[in-house]
Amino acid sequence: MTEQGTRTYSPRERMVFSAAQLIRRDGVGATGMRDVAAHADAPRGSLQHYFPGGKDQLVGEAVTWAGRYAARRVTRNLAALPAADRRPSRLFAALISQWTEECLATDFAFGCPVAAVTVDCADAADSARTAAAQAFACWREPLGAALVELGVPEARGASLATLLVSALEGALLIARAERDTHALTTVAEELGPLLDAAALSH
Amino acid sequence: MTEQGTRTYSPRERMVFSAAQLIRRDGVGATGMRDVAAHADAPRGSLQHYFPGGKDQLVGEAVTWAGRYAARRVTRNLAALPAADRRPSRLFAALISQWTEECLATDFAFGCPVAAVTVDCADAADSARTAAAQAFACWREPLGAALVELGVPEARGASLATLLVSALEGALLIARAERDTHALTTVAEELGPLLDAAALSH
DNA sequence: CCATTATTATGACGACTGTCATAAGGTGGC
DNA sequence: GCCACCTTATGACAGTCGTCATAATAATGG
Repeated sequence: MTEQGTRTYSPRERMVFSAAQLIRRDGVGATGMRDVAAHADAPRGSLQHYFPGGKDQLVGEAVTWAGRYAARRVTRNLAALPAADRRPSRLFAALISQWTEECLATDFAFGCPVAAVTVDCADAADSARTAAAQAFACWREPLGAALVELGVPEARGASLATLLVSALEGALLIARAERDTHALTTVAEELGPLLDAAALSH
Repeated sequence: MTEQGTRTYSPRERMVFSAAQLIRRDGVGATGMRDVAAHADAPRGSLQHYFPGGKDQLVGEAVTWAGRYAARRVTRNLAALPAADRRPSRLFAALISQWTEECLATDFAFGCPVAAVTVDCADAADSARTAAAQAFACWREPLGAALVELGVPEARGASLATLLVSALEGALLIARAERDTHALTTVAEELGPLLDAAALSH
């Protein structure tokens, strides 16, 4: 979630990006509009110009962006899967390991922005929460499709995708609290056989 | 998390209890000290008296209380398991269904306080986060023991407990965002066979 | 060159927040 | 009575928040 292409981003894009970064680190409530502008090197006056809907709109766009980012991550990891490892367990392990590395690299400072918005729903009565729901859906859908492509029967693709997102999200939470990645690796190891068994019974 | 015994609780206990309630509904940042006192029908002046450590201390005690509550819930569900259903899948299903009912009863307003504290770590540099870590441990430990008692080999008890807490926590997150309990039921259904299979290979 | 629009700058507003200082009740022991 | 102690009451402090009003500047198209 740190790498971005070489092209320059507009201040508006940078603010959405920065909002997602700050939200997943500090939570929604603790992330101020002024902080977002400063982190994005964007003028403070642009906030009310690009986001007339206020903080709700900014948070909503940030979480939507995060959902699309997570979806891209799934398809990218699927495409990068070695031909010898085209099993669902390998895909999940790759996803988990990517989050694990991120945890270690940032000293467990970063969580998932979608989770942060879901938990910190004090503001934005509905708009932010529905955006979080769509982000989860946007994340789960390509994951289910990837599982099916790896041999999981179509009927179980969506269910297993829900399970994987749940386990990943929960393990990320535990890992952050304990400052230890063992929950992430444990989840990957325990769920791997289940996934491959589901794929074998084509 | 709503039922409490008949005995009267001291203002201090009520404030810890109320803090946990408000935190899991609104998040840490959005829960004000004044709100806690009002919700607990406790005098505002008692806050600085009982919690000289300030908000950090109150949040820490609230999440510790929540962890112990979750642990109690595990042992209680294990004890209440019908003799015919002494399988790990049944225990997990019972836990999931309890959270599901809570979601529906509160219109998805309540999440898990431990998750809220973990995500909203802006305040309380370490004390709150370590309290959250201990709460997770306090929750996972009796769950692992219960799995072992239901036939899971001792070596896998802890791992499976970590998986179950992760999946439950993540599914709770998704359910809250989507205002739909399908993630919870899906997780229970998908994980049930895995658990019973692990128990059969005594 | 002008007019129109898009963007940025700046300061202020009211409403919160956690925390503290200070002092007042309340209760039981002597 | 009086003292000590636990508890509560109350107001104020400095800070931050999201939002808005207003104006200056930059860019754009005629």
